[in-house]
Amino acid sequence: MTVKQLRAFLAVAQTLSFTRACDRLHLSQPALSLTIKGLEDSLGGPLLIRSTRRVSLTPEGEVLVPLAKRLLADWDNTEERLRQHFTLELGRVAIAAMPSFAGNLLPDALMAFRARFPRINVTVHDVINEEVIEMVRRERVELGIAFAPEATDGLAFTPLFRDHFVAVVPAASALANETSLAWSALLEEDLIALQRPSMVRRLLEQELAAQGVGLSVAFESHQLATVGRMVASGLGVSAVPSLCTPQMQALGARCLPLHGPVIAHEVGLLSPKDRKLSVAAQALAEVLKGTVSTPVLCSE
Amino acid sequence: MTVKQLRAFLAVAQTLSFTRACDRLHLSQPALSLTIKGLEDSLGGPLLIRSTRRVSLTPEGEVLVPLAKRLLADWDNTEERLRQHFTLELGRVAIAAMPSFAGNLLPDALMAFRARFPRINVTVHDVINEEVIEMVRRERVELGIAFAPEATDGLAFTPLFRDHFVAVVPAASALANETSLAWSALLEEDLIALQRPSMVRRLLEQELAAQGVGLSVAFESHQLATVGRMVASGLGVSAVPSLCTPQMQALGARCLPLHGPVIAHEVGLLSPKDRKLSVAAQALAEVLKGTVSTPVLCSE
DNA sequence: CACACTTACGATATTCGTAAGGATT
DNA sequence: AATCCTTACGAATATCGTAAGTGTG
Repeated sequence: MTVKQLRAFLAVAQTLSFTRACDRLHLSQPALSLTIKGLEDSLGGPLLIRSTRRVSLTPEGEVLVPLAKRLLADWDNTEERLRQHFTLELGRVAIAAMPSFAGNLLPDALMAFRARFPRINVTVHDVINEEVIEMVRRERVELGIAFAPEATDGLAFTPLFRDHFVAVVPAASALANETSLAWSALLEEDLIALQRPSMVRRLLEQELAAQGVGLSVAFESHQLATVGRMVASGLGVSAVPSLCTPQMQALGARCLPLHGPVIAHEVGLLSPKDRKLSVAAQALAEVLKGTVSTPVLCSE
Repeated sequence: MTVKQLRAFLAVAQTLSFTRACDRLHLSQPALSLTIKGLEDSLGGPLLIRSTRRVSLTPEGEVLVPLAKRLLADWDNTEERLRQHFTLELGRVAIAAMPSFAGNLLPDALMAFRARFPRINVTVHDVINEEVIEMVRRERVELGIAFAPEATDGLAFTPLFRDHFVAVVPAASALANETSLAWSALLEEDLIALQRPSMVRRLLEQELAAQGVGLSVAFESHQLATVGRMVASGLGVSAVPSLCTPQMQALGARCLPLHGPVIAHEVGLLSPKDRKLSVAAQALAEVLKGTVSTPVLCSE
């Protein structure tokens, strides 16, 4: 039994005429006749009664009609859905992004993506940097957005931009009036930092240690938002990746470029190296590359 | 998208190898390769990733796998079910039979039918003779069992046997000792008959009137069983089609052959003339012809 | 006799399998 | 070097459309 045969049968059953069914099927009468015969042979008995003048259904044919309808509807529906996955009319992407990115640059990118592909569902996992890498590696998500990982075994990393640490100071502070700040000046203040498991914290410590500078942290939190509020309320200062600037300023803190040692890291897209991305994920990656191309509003 | 293509895809997706899928599909590698390519072209994108050493699925391929499974399962299931309708492994027949037949000869016939075709559902409509004809004409049932109808417009009648009226007398009566009875002797007793809408009553009156004999009915009922009980309890005698003999005797009455005017009518199968019977109905008709061939246990 | 489906048949397309090619482990 | 998929090509098969045939109203 083939799709063509079933479609032919249904056309005849619905029009009760080979001739009329031919128009619908774009087929000649003899071809249709043979097609129906083939179906009947494959099923083991007659489905239609041809009385030269009128076509009618055998009881078995009557049984088949509703079954054939359902089967073909399912068939066409599935075919169409699959096709939509390739034409980006429909789909689903799961991504993971580190909180600093998910909370600052990602929303605009998703807005742009949704404008172009309104029926593609995007699931965002807002998890810490290490877990982003882990989720990509385990193929829980198709794409990850994180700092460049040290070990790239089985992972492909595409840089989006180079992120610099910026100073975060209270708006009311005297420092807020400067146009830029030296690391040495910043570190004289009470420092508020993210807690240990954080990648941002690790990068900060590593880089400063390499410069021979020790960190003395006055306050800690594991949430970026909390750090921002702490700074805003005058508790101290902080240093965060520049991509957090919008969030920090929204919380009432001021961000300033830092000079002295340049502490910067690549932020980019992670994907499994061997695995192919879905069309939808590819499109999302493209949109991310586009919207995130020059996001840094603090100078070097 | 064709059935063959989908089957091929699923085989590759499940074995993750073209070579192994070939065995299952009884197809050469190149042919399979082309088939998959055809499917991918028709859907608009790649479903499988061939890395010469290992085959894996694209995300779109992953989406298709469960859909394809369902689609093919439905497909095969439908095909098998339809085929079973032709091989009599599965099916449904609706028939209508007049009460005298439904209650006496039909059960044994259905027993024989069920023994041969255990999975064919038979729906019996136990209705009066006229309604049997009506149900066949309106195609509410595929087969009817009734007396030969006068108007056979659009109906095909196949005789099963010729039924004679037999006398029904109380077992306790003196008549019960006779081996046969004359109509004239029977009609001297109080007569119990079916009520007017009944075909049995009509046949009786018509035939006797043709012989110049008038009927004087003492008691009436519209149920054969009641007539039987009335006779059994000594209220009077009756005359019923011979096919009711088993029922009458079960109710405690005695049946005797009648001589004098022979009152007989054809009992047979009714079916729509133009309409084709289902394979199941044909089989049932055959079984009925077989089991009912010589049912008359009262002589002529 | 006209309409509607079937059968016959030659032409065209598809599909298949064998053989050769290419890439990866 | 061996394995596995793809491409190439000739052969077999299937399908199609035109033309002729058949039966019914």
